[in-house]
Amino acid sequence: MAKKKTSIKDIAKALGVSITTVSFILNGKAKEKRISEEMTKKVQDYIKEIGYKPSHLAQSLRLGKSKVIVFMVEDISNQFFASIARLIEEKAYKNGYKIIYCSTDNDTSKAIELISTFKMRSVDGFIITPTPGLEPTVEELLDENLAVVLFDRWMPDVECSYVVVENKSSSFEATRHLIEVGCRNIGFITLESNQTQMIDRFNGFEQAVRDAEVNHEVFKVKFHTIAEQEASTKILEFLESNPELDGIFFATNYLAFEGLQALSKLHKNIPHDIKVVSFDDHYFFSLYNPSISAIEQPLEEIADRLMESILKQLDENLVEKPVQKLVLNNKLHIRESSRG
Amino acid sequence: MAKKKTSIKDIAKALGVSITTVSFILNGKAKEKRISEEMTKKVQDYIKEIGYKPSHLAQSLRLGKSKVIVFMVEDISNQFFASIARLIEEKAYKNGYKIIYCSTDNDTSKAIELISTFKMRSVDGFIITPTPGLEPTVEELLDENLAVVLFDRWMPDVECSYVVVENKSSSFEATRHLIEVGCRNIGFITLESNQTQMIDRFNGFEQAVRDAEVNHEVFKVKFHTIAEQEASTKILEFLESNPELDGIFFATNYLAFEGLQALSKLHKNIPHDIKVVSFDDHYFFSLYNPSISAIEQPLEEIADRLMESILKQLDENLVEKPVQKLVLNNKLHIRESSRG
DNA sequence: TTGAAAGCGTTACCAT
DNA sequence: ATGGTAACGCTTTCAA
Repeated sequence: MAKKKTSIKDIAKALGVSITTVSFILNGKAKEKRISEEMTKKVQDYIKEIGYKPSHLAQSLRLGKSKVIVFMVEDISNQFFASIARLIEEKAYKNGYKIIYCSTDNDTSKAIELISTFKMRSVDGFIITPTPGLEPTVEELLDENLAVVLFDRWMPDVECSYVVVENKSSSFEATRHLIEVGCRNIGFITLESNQTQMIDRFNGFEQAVRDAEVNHEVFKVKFHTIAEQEASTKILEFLESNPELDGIFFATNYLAFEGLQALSKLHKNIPHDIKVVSFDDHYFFSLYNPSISAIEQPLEEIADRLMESILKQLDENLVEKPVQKLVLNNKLHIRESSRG
Repeated sequence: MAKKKTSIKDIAKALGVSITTVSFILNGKAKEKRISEEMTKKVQDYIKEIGYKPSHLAQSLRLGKSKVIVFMVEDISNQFFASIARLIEEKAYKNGYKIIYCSTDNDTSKAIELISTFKMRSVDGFIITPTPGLEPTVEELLDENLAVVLFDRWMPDVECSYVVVENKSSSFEATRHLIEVGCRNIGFITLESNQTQMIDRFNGFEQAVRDAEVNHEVFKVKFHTIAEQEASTKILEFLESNPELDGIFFATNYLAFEGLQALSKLHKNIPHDIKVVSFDDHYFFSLYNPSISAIEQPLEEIADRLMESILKQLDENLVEKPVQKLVLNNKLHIRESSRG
């Protein structure tokens, strides 16, 4: 039925005033432009009466900014990313921004394509978990003066804002913990990845085992979604063929889920036979029996800083876009799975 | 540096042709408009050379459609919604649509406000898990000829497309299952909610216990996020004060998580002391020890049908927007938690 | 204190 | 076969 999109023009006509006047009032510039009280009131009342909403599209076109931020992650269904999504949504909407999400599956060509299609939508900013090799594309974004902030991992060679966590020292701490509770043959299960977050987690682990001169075994699986069974099988095989392991450090929580399943199949008793710690805490780790020790990333703070950084870059008053590089601290939760 | 936003006008000027010509070629109407091969090629080459991308904003303004679909759910960080998000994203992007998400927290005024701000962005469609009392707002959307499809729950009084699951019969089946494995005092833990999905789940449960003349106890907790501790405490109290229960049916998976924690605190042995089934399967249910029986919703099919319905409504060739009402089947997974 | 008009980047009708 | 131009809905400068 109602196909009528009332525009500012209709309002002007209906009230017998000019478009300009309406626009000024709409934008709260009535005072500034010294428009009479009665005029202001008349227009405002009418606007409220017919429930007029200005077209954001037209505004965007005119002003060159769309008030849209892209949230580009590895996989939006991953609990970590979904949680961040929820938190940044809150702050974005509060500041008049909307969020478009997309998942890259850590596939660079997909990421490049996505970014390209977003550019033609004139989005204002990007929050990105970069895929390997995305450097040139991010630099391009920066050159075009768009707001961008990376998270979870960063790019050593690109001068771009980021919010990451202390991967290395947390890994070190967790590994030390395993050693302290008596582990002497520690396995590290991680992803085949050259990205900063994984490298750092590995380095932290390695330094701890090296320092303590403890045996260790590293196992890398290909990037995969939790739905794919292949990785689970591989982990099972690894665990099976390394029966001497008395401690395991999982580099991500879904690797831990897969590993726990494998350990259960092998009838390993946690923590008696083998102790377990995982990177990236999860609701289920406290629920699991035994509860699983894990390194918790400060989700809320990550989200806060991410939006803070983006909003600061989007702030028109600031001439120079500030490059903020933040490394946040994690918290190791020691639970039953690694009790001595 | 590069602040130049090349427009169609620049291209026309650079090539010494008219804007119209460029536009036609851009839109693949070269043939139709009988533009010469060489002209077409010249323009296309130039476009490729400078890497020109048309402004989607301007196109949207002109064409009155933004190619954006809103995905409005209760909480995007909830695994169920996050998974659907991932699946619809795939299909949306493939069809040239982007997805903006937002969470309502099941708060109607928040939902109304969100919808209102989206309207001024001229989004094309809405995929919504409606909050209670959202009927008038949804009807308004429909009146304005926007594409909308509800999911997870629906509105009996509104003639709107939806994709939901068979809540009642699945609940019935799961409850029957508990009875068959010997439960005679069954608890039903659900949310205080008048929405269709919860009502149906309750009805299925009730019919099963009534039919079999089995004792039962219903407990309702307020809507909450999993982070809030209050509900957990309440569930613990309920379980504690009803020691005779030998079976529990949780109406959602996060209620089950909270309940499992409570049962663990009470040192109840599952399935020996009490058997457990939950609505809405979760990766963690198979991982838990004992594994938890659960009703799995067909996520992929839900997502497929949702997009199918939206895209059909968005199809310009179809004059009448078809109203599709779909009820999909679930699958009960019987696991250790309810073995006889 | 208010209004006219240019312009944001497109599309598509109507000319030529 | 190609080009001119109005219109989409808005903001903002300049003029009155």
